[in-house]
Amino acid sequence: MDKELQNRISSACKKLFGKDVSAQVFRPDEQFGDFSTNCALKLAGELGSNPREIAGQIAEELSADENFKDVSVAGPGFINITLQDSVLFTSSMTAHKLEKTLASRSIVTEYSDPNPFKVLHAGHLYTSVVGDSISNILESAGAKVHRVNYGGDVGLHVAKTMWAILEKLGGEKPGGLDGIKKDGRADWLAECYVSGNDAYEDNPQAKEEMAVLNKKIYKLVEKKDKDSPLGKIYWTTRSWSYEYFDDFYARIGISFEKYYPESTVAELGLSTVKENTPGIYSESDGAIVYEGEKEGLHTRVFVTREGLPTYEAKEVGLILQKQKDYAFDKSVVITANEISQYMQVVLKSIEKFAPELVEKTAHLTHGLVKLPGAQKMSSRKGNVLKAVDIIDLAEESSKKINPSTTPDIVLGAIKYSFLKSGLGGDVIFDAKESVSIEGNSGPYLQYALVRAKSILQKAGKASESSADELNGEERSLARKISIYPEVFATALEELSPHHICTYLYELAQVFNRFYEKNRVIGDARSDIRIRLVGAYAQVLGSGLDILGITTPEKM
RNA sequence: GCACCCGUAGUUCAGCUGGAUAGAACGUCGGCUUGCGGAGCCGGAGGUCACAGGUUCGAAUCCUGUCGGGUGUACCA
Repeated sequence: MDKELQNRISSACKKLFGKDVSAQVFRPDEQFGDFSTNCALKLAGELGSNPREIAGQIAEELSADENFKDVSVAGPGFINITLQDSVLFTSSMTAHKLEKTLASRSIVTEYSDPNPFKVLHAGHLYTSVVGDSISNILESAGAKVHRVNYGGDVGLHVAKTMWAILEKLGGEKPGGLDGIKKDGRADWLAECYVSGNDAYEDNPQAKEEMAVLNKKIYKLVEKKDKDSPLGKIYWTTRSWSYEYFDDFYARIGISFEKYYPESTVAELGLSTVKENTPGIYSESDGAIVYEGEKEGLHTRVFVTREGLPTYEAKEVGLILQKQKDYAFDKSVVITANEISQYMQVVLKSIEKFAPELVEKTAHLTHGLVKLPGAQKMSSRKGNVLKAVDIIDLAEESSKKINPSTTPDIVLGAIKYSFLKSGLGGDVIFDAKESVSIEGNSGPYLQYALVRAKSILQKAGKASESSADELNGEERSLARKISIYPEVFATALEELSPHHICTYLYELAQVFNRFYEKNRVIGDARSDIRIRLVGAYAQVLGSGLDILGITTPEKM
């Protein structure tokens, strides 16, 4: 509706003043009307005349439109437009049907990215939730979304862990793995990583052994060696990691189409970089680097002196592999902030031989998850805030309020608290606040939906009568519902679920004001009101779906 | 040092492609109350939008500088 209006206003300006003006149409405070435009202010600047006078002429031209109840000039020269109640009511009835602006487009989203052999920490939970919601947004716009997950199954961290595993097994003795029970495997690997890392830092001999081991692991992965003792240990423990990931994702209700273990893209990355050396990449000190410093970026190593691909080269391989697999129109990658400048170097280098891929790639970054008043954590020291810690904390807090708490409610609380702020900065996870049933929380919105559905069930079916006039609260509700497609469009453009959170909460507030004063069942206006409640429930349900929040039948 | 991100009520955050009196939530103070699901509604107090300049009819929003915080800065990811 906003686009139509924009054209309508532009043509009015053209007709009256013969100028093409970029009329900005926006949603003003409700007291001013349904839409506002500053086109008169823009025109006044160009024409050098009084903005209010120009606004008056445009307003008169617009007021001939039968869809408008009122068109008036306000303030320095804004034109405020109020729609007919019937128009507003009609548009609110279809607000939940989102336009498929990305129909048939192929989009790859990559997020979560945990490393096998390491523990899932709070940040993985956070990016999983955010990535899932962004994927849902794209899907709701009609795109074919491929959700993928990337992680380091080879690399120094694996060598550190493997070194410690070998210590514990007393050498390359795969039989020792049988003694580790299924539900303790993930923790056992995490412990190995920590002790391996300690040895790496404190013990020069261990460090050398790990360098050797690192190369051995690359080789055994390349050859898919599953039979040698070391190969058995590697593939067995690696599969433990992936099982652990799968279990966790299932628990939080998200899923991926594919894992890209680093080893599967390392070769492609390595060969691509080598093919372009010299040229795009260059040799320096025995390593292959990209000289980003010449372009205001950092110079980064892509292939080490040992001939192994670093994160950067693997990332090159990953982007190419995604294109091969999915022929994507757009690729969205979501990672922590610290990756941001590395990625810039990677993309800058790819720009030199495949600029179209870089153009289609969006890299979104986010901050750290922290508890209120918590100090800094480090995965290397093992004192991380784990993903399960967040779930446990939320569950514990939720049970204090409601002993019959369900996983839906706990997850709804966590997801909403992660999604309600924009991406970028650090996130403070306040368990108590997240599960609160009052205020801007997931459970509040879940309850709002359960309640609306319950009202509808009790009310029965409403006849299809239209509404010529609405009272104050009915109108406010219809107005708020009808804005949903515009909010969705913003969330899609910016890939920001938090716009939907803010909107849904405001919507629920508007509904509660309406419901406080207007009887729905058994009133003379019940047909209209039931339909409004229905439209409200559909929009609320649609929004929560996009956030990845499921709602229980009863609360 | 250089690069990138950030600084808005006591707290956690919206608002930032310039627009009308800077909004919520939590906390705090007061009011509604046998309700169609009150997990609600109404109201009060609480702000030098880090600071200083600049651009503009108009700046929390754009530009420059300063201060403060975070991250990165060659063979980890």
